[in-house]
Amino acid sequence: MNVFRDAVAKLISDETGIPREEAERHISIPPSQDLGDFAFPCFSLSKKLRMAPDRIAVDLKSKISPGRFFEKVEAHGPYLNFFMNRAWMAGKVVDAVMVEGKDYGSLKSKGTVLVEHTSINPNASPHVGRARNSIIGDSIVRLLRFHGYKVDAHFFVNDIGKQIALLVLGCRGRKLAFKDMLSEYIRINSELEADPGIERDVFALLKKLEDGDKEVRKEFRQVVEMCVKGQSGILYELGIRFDCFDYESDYLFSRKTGEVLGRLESSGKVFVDAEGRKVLNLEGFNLDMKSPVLVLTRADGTSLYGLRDLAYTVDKLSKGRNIVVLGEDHKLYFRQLSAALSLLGFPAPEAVHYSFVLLASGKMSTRSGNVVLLEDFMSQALEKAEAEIRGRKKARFSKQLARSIGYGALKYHIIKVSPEKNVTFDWDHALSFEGESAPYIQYAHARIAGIISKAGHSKKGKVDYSLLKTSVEHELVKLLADFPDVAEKAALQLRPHLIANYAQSLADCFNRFYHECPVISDDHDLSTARLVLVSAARQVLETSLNLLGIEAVRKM
RNA sequence: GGACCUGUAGCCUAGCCUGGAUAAGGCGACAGCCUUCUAAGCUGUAAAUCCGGGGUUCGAAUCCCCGCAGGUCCA
Repeated sequence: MNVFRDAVAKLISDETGIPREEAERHISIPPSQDLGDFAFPCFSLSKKLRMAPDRIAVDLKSKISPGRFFEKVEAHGPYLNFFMNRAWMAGKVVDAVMVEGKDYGSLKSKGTVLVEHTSINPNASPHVGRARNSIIGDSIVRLLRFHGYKVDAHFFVNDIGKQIALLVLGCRGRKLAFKDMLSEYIRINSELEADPGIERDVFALLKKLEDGDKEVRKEFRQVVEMCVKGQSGILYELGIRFDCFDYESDYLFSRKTGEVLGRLESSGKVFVDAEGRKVLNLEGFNLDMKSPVLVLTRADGTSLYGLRDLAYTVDKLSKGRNIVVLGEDHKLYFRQLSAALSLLGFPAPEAVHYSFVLLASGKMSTRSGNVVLLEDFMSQALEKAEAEIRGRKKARFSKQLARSIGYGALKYHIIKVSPEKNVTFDWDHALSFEGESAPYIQYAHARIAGIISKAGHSKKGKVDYSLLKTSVEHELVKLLADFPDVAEKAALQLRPHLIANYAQSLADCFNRFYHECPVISDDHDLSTARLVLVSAARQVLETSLNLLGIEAVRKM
């Protein structure tokens, strides 16, 4: 809720008698600031009042007299345009940012949220498509923490599926490290393709595992641990951390899967299909599948992913609010899971789905080796960042600075587009440090930091906001005023790309300001006013970047 | 065959939920701006059948219906 918008809505509501919410809904932003800060289009009133919208606008204008918070109202065709009192607005907004600091825009909510993201199979080095999950998930974690929630980030480790069994089989009798896993994974999969007989060995191995064979369990754990360590190490380097790694096998061995299966069976919806598998009947859930079921076990009695995930999700849900980040390929599966959960008396978690990252050469697939590895993307980004930093005068190279910039660019590239959109990965775009990129935003932040440190920390005395007269200064104020709305919406809709877009426009606005308005000057009062304004902008840029998991650097 | 998502200048995207004034950015192209707070920047120019067709509405990129194309799923 934007207080300024709200004030305008109240005014219109008082004057016309339409409900405040309705007025609020209609209020728009004029295409150019010269036309005002807010507008009320009068079309909707024209039927009720039996008057042309232009006349209504003129009429309303004559009835409304300027007040403390706006300077003038103008009728512009069918629009009633409001011009805010710039000094008053600037004071309100900038003071709020300076007083609240890092918390400016936070809802200061209470509560606990469990976010599960990434949860990739523990097999090999992740590719950039998978990284989309991690980056979106991590940003959601940050966003919710910012708003005051206690958030636990969880990673569900699929340590018991067919793919991992295949990998265990491939690793047998050899000393392999994490870096060897990708080629091993590709090798064993192509071997399987050539000799489908291997599948029998895989299932036999899984059966042994589920029956509790100690040796086999140890064997699995060794491979899984190595992979989880390798994968989480890469994500850790990127600044993506988890609070919990939850192992599928724990749910199996603690008999929780058995418990859930039992509860489902007592609902009378479980039957044994023609292949001898236990299957959950999901008719009546509108699932748009040929046979609406969720397969729970194999014919040999071993569990399938759906059953283990169900046990896991029940466990998660008992801890409170749940969010899970999933690829678009899991959309239907997630609806199946939700249906099964409702049979168990649980609400579905909130799901965030994202589409795949494609390559010009086609789809990414670990199994076929057609991938861009996250690791490679990271090292390319670091290399480029290092080269850029070394070519500059102001910045001194450090590994940390290169990380901030390189990884920032990487994350921003992925998070800035809406999750439902497919993206085609290409190196030139991905490694761009100009335009719509993290370095662009970081650069704006660094410039402000430079100004602040050059000006010294003297922000003494009262600030005369009426000195901020230029159009771009007013724009900057309005953008800062928007931040709480953006941060709220991004959290409510679980859409971090809104923050990315916002940060870009704030940086953009600041850069225009920077070229137009010198902050440090002989005019002490103007200097002070501008200094507070840019300090507020710096704070909001930093907050925005942090919400995306990107560092706000002070020199670059 | 069915379901969901996407289609906006040469290229990448925002806007779509909540309809409103000349459709907003970035890359690329072209023309400019560094003895003044960081040129990873700024200013300007050219560039768009908002996938196509219907409909609803005073008004549609935005809502509804029918197509087309791409992605995903229907063990």
